[in-house]
Amino acid sequence: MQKKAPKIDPSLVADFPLFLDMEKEAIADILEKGTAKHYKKGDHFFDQFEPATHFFLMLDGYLEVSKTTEDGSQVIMRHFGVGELFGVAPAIAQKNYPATSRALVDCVAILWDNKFWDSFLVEHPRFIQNAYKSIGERLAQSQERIVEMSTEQVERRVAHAVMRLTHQCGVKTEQGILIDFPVSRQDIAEMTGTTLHTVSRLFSAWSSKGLMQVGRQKIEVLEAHKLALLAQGH
Amino acid sequence: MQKKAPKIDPSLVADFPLFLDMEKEAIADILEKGTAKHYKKGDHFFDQFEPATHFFLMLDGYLEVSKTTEDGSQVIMRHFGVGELFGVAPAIAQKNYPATSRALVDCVAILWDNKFWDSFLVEHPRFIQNAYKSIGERLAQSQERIVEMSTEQVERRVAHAVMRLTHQCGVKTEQGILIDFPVSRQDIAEMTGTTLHTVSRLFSAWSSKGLMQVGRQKIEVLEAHKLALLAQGH
DNA sequence: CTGGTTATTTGCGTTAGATCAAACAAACGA
DNA sequence: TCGTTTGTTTGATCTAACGCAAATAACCAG
Repeated sequence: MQKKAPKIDPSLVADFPLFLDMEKEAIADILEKGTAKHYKKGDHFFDQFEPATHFFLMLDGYLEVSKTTEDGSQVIMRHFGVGELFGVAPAIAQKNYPATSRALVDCVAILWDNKFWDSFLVEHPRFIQNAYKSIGERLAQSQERIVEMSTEQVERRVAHAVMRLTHQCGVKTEQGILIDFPVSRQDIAEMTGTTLHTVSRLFSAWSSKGLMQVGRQKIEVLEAHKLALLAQGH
Repeated sequence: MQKKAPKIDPSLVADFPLFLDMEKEAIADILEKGTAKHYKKGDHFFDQFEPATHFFLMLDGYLEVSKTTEDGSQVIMRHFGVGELFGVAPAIAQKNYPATSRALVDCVAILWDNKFWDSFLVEHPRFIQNAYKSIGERLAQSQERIVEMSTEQVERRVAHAVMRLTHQCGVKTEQGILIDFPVSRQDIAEMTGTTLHTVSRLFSAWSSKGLMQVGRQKIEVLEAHKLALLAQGH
């Protein structure tokens, strides 16, 4: 399922916001204490309710974090890409992982035993500070999403979700911006609290307006600014 | 609008989870660096978008934190009561307050200049650790609410909201549990992403079933158990 | 006490979006 | 290559909940 990857060169990660304003030696020390691993597409980094033992940094690839309810419906909480810290249970004193995280493509991640959180707090406070900054942004984004779910109707929510995907996980092509991993209509539905049918209808409408180009598990945004207008409710 | 309150006795706050496992002297030191203030019902502790200058601890009373959208709709994010830290922008490296907080009754709160966050980090790491634990719980609750908004229909969401209020802000009476501050149907609507009309209809139905007793800006839950079943979808 | 303001209730028509159903299309494995 | 699986589209209902409207009820200020 996973195999050890070679030692990570600090210079490869030094420009991550997570390592902002840190010395190369400090970065090297942090990296040495973690373990780099490969994950195949579909592998789980961790599962909901499982005791939290490690925290992770994505070096290559994309993952989704999702929660499953008692009655079996899934909600995709967010996506993570290169340079992002995830599974940070110790940062917020959580004993168990609150969600499941799954590799969307083949990935490389570095993981640390939880105990290093507290030791980094002392030895590399700047690292912890940078980490909390990104955790804070996530909290703010969660609250934004609550507002969105409470006040906006489906079309705007879906437009927002697609826009977020293009920003976080998009790659430029000749024609527009392509989401860098397979996304189904069902996935979009689970990100926005609607059904795959409604998403499909919206995508059909949008692509016939030339706003985007869709395929099987493929989304390519052609006119991002028009999508942004939709997301703002026009 | 606000006036200084007398010095706070450490023993009054020593049993707050925030001060768990801390020495009396340490608590006294922290308290000394803050300023206690009275807030009248309706006063704002801080406003959305305003530069964040202080963080707060509620000593007496209740407040609500809400966000307003561009098109003017309000969403109540959460309520805080005695012993809870709020407005913790520096903890998560936020320059501005992401929401507005308003006193629901006359309150007493202690506030600290942001700069003390970093100094407490060094001088009283246990305090900061306790604080992050509660921030982590809030993040988890936010995510739970996203799941709720994505998958549950209105009746369950409203039942959940009322239950949360009884747990966080309820006082026992002879007949049941009373929410300890004025709550309108509109408020419940803003907590659940629905309209005051729908809330009113639900409350009518529930109180005619003897589940609760409602009045003008008053909610008293009589059969919490049955409400919990509704919240779980029965 | 009285008039005005604010909160609540309830009925009724409308609709966004879910649900149900069926056909279609792309990928995949044997 | 063909059959199966998985994802997508689109049409046809159906309904939860909204929006509107109007009546009532509680509170407040002068």
